[in-house]
Amino acid sequence: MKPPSEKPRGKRKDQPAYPPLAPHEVELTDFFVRMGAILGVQRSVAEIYSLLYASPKALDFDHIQGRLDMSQGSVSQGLKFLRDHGMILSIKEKGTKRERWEPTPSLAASLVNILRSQVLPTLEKSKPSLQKVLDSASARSADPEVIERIARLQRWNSRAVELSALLLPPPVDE
Amino acid sequence: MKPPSEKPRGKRKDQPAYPPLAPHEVELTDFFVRMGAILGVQRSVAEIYSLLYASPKALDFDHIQGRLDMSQGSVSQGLKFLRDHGMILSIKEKGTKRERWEPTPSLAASLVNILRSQVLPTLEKSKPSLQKVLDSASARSADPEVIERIARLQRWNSRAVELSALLLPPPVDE
DNA sequence: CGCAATCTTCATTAAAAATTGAACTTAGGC
DNA sequence: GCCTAAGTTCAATTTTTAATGAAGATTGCG
Repeated sequence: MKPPSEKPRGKRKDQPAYPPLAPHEVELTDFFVRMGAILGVQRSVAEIYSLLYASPKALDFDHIQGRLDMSQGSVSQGLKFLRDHGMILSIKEKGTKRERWEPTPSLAASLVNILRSQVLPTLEKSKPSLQKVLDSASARSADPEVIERIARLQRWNSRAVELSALLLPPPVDE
Repeated sequence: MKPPSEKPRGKRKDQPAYPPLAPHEVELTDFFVRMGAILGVQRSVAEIYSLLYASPKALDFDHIQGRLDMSQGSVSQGLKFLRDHGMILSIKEKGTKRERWEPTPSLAASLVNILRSQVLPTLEKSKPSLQKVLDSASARSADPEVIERIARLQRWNSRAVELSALLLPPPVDE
């Protein structure tokens, strides 16, 4: 009964009306959202990436905000995440203040960046903890089977760190 | 100032008092919780697994509940998850009603099980969606670059499904 | 069978995570 | 150098996810 009077998110003045997502765009967004969930990437970030991915030309801040009907804060944070992980590039035409964004050519490289930032720190942080646990177990003369389990865990962790560092070399920029 | 009067979780009658986790147990739990977070496994599940992992003998329901000071519901659901993913085994001594639990020997196999159950379904579900998006793009004569991007996504997805199915073959049990 | 003891289910509650929006900072044009 | 458009930050709010616990189902033993 109520007319679908959507309340648009806080816009800047003089902003054009942006159309809502078309069905095929929604479907692609769902895909990116699902994949993002596996990687621990939040919905709004996946939505922004999807929009840029399906767009033939680079889009600016207001365009993204308008089409996704999303707050300024979320757009800003989302673009920051995507930038920080090398997933989007800024197209800066001279004579214009606004930045415009497009996905980086290599999605594979982008995924690697996300994995590195999420997984590697965790693995590395675990190294000293496991060492401590193992030392403590030895000191207490814990059950040999338990000691062996923890030692195995530690070897695993070390190898995972090495392997990840190999597979996910840090970027050379900066 | 307040005395540390812990309220123990709803226990069964006649339950012994279980001691809280020792520092080394807490440290190991933190490790499993962090690793679990990467894989999307909830805290309570990681806690239970950690406790079993560091225990020289199999533990029963009440023991787990008592030492972790956790609700019956969480213990039940946690054990279900661990069982369903082949991460723990039941030691059933005859002449006793209670089941007792210990970790399965292969943590590697357990991890594979988790990955299969979390990642593969998502990849598979995406196949038809991507096909639809691609068809739609072709039908609309969308920008060639965009069509190429989506086609690439689809090839990726297909290969990921094949690869995962290969690396993560379904278990033969049941 | 029947009756506990043991475990499961699921609606409710609590905790954690993501999003919003308004105040604030920064950067360019004039 | 000011002024304004553009973007950022973060406390407050909303949404999502996990944990609780009481009622219900199951199981095995007498």
